[in-house]
Amino acid sequence: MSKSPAAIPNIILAALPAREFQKLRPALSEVTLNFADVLYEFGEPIADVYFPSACLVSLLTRADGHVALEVGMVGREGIVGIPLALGMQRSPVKALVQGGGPALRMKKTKFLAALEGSVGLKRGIYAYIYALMGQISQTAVCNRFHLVEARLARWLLMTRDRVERAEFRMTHEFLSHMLGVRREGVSEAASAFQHQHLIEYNRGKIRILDHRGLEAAACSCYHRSPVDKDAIKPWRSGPH
Amino acid sequence: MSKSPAAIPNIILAALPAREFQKLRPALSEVTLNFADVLYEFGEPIADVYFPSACLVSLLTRADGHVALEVGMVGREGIVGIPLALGMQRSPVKALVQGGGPALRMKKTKFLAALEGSVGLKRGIYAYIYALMGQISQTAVCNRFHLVEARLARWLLMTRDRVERAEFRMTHEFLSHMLGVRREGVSEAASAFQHQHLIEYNRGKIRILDHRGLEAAACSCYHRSPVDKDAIKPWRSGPH
DNA sequence: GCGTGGCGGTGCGGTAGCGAACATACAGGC
DNA sequence: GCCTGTATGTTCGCTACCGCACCGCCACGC
Repeated sequence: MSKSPAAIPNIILAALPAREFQKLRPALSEVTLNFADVLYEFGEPIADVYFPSACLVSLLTRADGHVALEVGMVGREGIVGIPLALGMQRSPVKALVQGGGPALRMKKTKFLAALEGSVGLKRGIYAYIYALMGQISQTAVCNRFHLVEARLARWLLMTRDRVERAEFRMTHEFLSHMLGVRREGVSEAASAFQHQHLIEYNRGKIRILDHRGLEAAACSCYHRSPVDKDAIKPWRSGPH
Repeated sequence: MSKSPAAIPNIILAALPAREFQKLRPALSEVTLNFADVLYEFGEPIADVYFPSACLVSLLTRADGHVALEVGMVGREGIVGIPLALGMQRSPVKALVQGGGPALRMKKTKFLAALEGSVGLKRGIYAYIYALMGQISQTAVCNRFHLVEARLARWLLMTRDRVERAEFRMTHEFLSHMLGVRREGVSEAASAFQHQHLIEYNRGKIRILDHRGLEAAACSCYHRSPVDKDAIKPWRSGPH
């Protein structure tokens, strides 16, 4: 299951100068994250950070009376364990693996040392924190204003972009918690998409059939939370 | 209008060791932020950062078809201009002054230099970024699940805590943009509160009469976005 | 004093999503 | 083959909120 060391699908790591990456390499271990793994619980200490390669981790906030609400999504464009980079020990959110796949793991102490020793890593991670704050804000807007159908389409597309597969495990029930709506609402929206041949699903498996069609059904928020790191440049280097 | 230099109502600055603060002092200028000032526009470069003393700055995200949506609120517990501390040049959000009052301003270049020269400042700001991410997430949950009345109560209380006054300028119209609802919805909720003698208002001025009563009307989110910096300790040092 | 614009009160029909209840159907263990 | 648990389909009344329209009222400028 392990990728060749030469291929570094995680964007933050791939952006490092070769020499800096070589210094980090011994501290990284290749692991496979499995569907439904909980990397951190609400308010619990963070033992390791993860650089996803081709998997998806959801960041969830607690909401009384509800199971949870997804506020962010981390794939190969990011890192899980941001609080450590901000000098904090505990995760304010629950980190749940939604799409299994390979990731690189680093122990907390080694990560803190690596941050001090690698300017490139620090820059990459801070830039990602910036992007993630934007993503969380965008998700807040989306959850407030957009219809369930549009949000579902956005979620499916964002997931696909991060796991880099068109099919993934996901029940309507679970999705309803991510989107903060009822299970029935998800079923109705998903059913509509299936009739339009945009997706197909069955007992906990969903497959995207028509990527373009889904994009048309999604709200504009989708285009504002890209995986591609270059896409955040408009905020950095110009109003395009 | 300017406070005595000895009193540093901004919590991040007040937490600095005296020697570190003295080093920063020359780079800080005392300013008064006025109601409706726009500190940063969406995606625009950041020229200065601000340490609010007793004023309130709203962080707004764009939402097509709507004026804006508030995702965060900065008072004396924080700093406006976080992207600079993350190595980014532009603000992803609009920063709007909701409550006028004193603040300390620092030029971008001096701030970047200060960050390098003051470990305490860096720690304080990163801890604040952590807290702000929590606040944004909490606001996302709140906007999704809670009724307009509860959200209005929360907003009023959070504002009061930050401007440290019971009365402030604010029209229903403006509030509706902050909360992401219609103006009429705000009017109805505010009217209900006025009948209960929790607040009183008139033509763009709102005064809180019964703080406790408002707390009872607010959702639990209020207690999860405190001004008091110590309050974020549960995430840092233990599950209480 | 008079107009004008900003602020807030109120009522209307319409609807997305809620909560609950119930039906169907497939999968996997035994 | 049967049983049980999990996943999904469907319906129903309800309500918070929307979008719209219109009103009265006060403050301020001329």
